[in-house]
Parts: sequence; structure tokens; C-alpha cells
Amino acid sequence: MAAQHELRDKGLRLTPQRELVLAAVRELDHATPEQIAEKVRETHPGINLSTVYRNLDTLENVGLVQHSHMGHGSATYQAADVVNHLHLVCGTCEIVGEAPINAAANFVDSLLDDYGFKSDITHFAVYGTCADCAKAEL
Amino acid sequence: MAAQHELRDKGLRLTPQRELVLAAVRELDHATPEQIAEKVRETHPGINLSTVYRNLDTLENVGLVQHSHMGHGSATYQAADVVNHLHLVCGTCEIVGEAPINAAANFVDSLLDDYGFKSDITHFAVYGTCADCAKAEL
DNA sequence: TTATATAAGTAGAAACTTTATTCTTTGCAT
DNA sequence: ATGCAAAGAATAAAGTTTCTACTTATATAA
Repeated sequence: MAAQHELRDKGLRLTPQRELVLAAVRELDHATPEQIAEKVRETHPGINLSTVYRNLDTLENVGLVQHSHMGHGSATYQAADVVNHLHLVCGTCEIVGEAPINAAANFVDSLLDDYGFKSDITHFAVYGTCADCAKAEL
Repeated sequence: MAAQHELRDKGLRLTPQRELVLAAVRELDHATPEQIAEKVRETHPGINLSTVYRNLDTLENVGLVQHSHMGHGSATYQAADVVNHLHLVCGTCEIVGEAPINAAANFVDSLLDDYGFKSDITHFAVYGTCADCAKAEL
């Protein structure tokens, strides 16, 4: 499958803006719409921020990208096929850590068993204090 | 302890606006800044939205209120002493459910043991699909 | 292959939310 | 009562998302 066909396979038109947005998401990982726009402007200076928002939305609808909430400010976007970890946001140093998704497996299972709730634990970050900051507070 | 002293005990001045914001947070629960401003305006019409934001911030700093991210839209605020559950946000029907905090106890413990990360699981909602919507999809 | 129709996409602006700044007012210690 | 520092109001600025009118990619047909 040629790269330039994956968009059309999803029923989407092939525009330079759209290709560049998708490429930027894949390259940057955990990027905000603003950061993605900045990246795209390196090769396509005229692109409008609203185009980035709209395309992120579109690409998310067809399942190529996903967003997660890392706290204040915008959501961040990543390619759908690399979303295999959960995010740990430190409220003190604001660093975003990662943990394998199966660290939450039991939690997810119990929410399903006890409440019938099918959780997507990658969508929201887990907020708290990282090891370094916890140590520094003592 | 008299109610009108709890703010001063925290080193804060006692202003009508501040009292009303705190009262509104306690009464409304899970309210956005905008909703809180609306509530305060019932008895204090002139209050500025920025005053609400600033006071929510101040009250949070002294530990009287807390905010959580429920996804779409603004953060929501609640009195710190009633934050004893986690939020389950359904991405389909957008209803916000609750689960006791100890449903996440093992998960929180394992993040602490394995990564040294002290999580506050109430700060971000858990995203997913509620039982009703999951059933409806079949 | 080229022209044309139209549905999808883009740019720009507007709407909305949150934060910062400046100046005025007010709570409260002395 | 008076002065000082904290808080409020107003406004602007920054940041995020949505809306609208114009443009373009693509399918179809000559």
C-alpha cells in the first residue's frame, strides 16, 4: 500500500495540507495542534491553524490519529497505532511519563466487571507526582 | 469553628465575592467556572468572571476546592472534602458516572510501586463507554 | 484528454475560554 | 482612624475551537 493512498482508502481527499498534518502527527508524537501547525509550516508556510484542527478531527474520525488530554491547555495528538501506553503527568514538574497499558489492566477489568464501564485509559492522563518530585519535597 | 473564619484561618481575606464563590462550589458540585459565576450572580450580580477564576485558583491553593478535567470543555470545581470518587466519562452519551476511589486502589498502588508515581486518580476522568451505551451499540 | 459540476477542503474571521495587567477599592492590623 | 497590602473590576491579551464563504480535488462526460 502506497502512503499516498491511505487517505483515499478512508474516503478522504488527498490534499497537501492533510498529508502534511498526518506526517507531522507521526513525526512529533504527543503534539498539540499548535506544534503540529508549526511543523507543517516548515514546508507549507501558509497553512491555517483551523485547517490543522479540522484535519486532526477528520483523521481522528477515520481512526488514523487519536488525542489525549494531558492537563491544562490543548489535547495532544498521536498516530493511532502508537497509542499503547498511558500517560503519567506530574503536577509539579509537568513532565509527562509513560507506563505500559497493562499496568492498568486490572483496574480496567474491575471497572468493566463492577460498573460495565469499558474504559480507554489512554485518553486521559493520570495526574500525580513523579518519583523525582516526590523525593524533592522531603 | 465558625464558618466565616475558615477563609481567614487560611490566611485569606474575607470578602463577599470569595465567600459566595466558595458557597457556590459547595452547592453546585462539578460546576464549571461559568456556572459558578452564574450562581454567584444570583445574589451578587456585578461579579466579574475573572474574579471567579482568580478565587477558584486561590481557594484551590489553600486546599478548600479542587478541580478535575472531565474532557470536553472547562474543568469543573468541587469542594475538596467531597472529592472521594473517581469520574467515569462516557464518550458516547457524555454522562459522567462515579466510582468509589478504592476501585482504583490497586492501580494506584502499582503505579507507586513500579514507577514511584503518586497518582491522584480523581484529577482526570476515566474515559470510555458506559454500560448503557455499550449495550446500545450491539 | 480536457472541461465541468459538485462535494469536500481551506483560509480567515469570529466566538469562546482562560490568563494577565492595570488601576481602584476594601479588609484589617496597628 | 489611618496606611498598607490584598482583592476586585475592567479590560486586554493569549489561547483554543468553530463557523462561513471562497477554493480546489476528483468524478464524470464529452
